[in-house]
Amino acid sequence: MQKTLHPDDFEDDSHSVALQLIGAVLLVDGVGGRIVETEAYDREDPASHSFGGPTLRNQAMFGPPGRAYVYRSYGIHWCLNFVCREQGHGAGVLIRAIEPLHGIDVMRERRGMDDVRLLCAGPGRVGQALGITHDMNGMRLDRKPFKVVAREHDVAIVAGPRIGISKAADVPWRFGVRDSPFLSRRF
DNA sequence: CGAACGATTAGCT
DNA sequence: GCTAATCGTTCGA
Repeated sequence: MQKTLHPDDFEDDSHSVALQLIGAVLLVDGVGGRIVETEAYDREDPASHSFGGPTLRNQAMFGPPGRAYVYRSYGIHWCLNFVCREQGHGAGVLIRAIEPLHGIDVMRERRGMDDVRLLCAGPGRVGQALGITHDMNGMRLDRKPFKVVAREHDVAIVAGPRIGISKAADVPWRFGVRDSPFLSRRF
């Protein structure tokens, strides 16, 4: 029995949501797979875009939960977050890696490579493989083009420090499926 | 208005 | 392991 996640399912804090999302299936226009790596960000978190309050870029993080927050990374990549916690809080979960399951040929085309392990192993790669664009910023995750299906089976989850940040680099707010070959890095 | 800086990746050593 | 690529956001003058 599949359960499609609803905005109500994103009202918890970002750490709980990040944990819940491991093993969930994410599809964008039918293309995607199983989420194997996430990171939590929060308003009181110096490494978060929402630290310091709302700005033009991060406004989606301060909107209602269960929406997408899409931002441009290093002027090159589009990265996808799920907004969570109560409206106005500025919390979100970064989708860092996916195990490709559906539309693999489409992802290969978009990424310009064949190796399935590298199609979605990293936030920028996920954005490119799933065709994430800035106009998806703020869109509901329970409506087209998105589909998020809750985890159906237990998985072994590991936690560790987040990647690529300089502030609050010590807290273990990165989560992943233990020993998955599709992680952006091993834990 | 100018300048520094990324929640990254690919490619080369 | 190291670094260039590349540009929007943010912050200080």
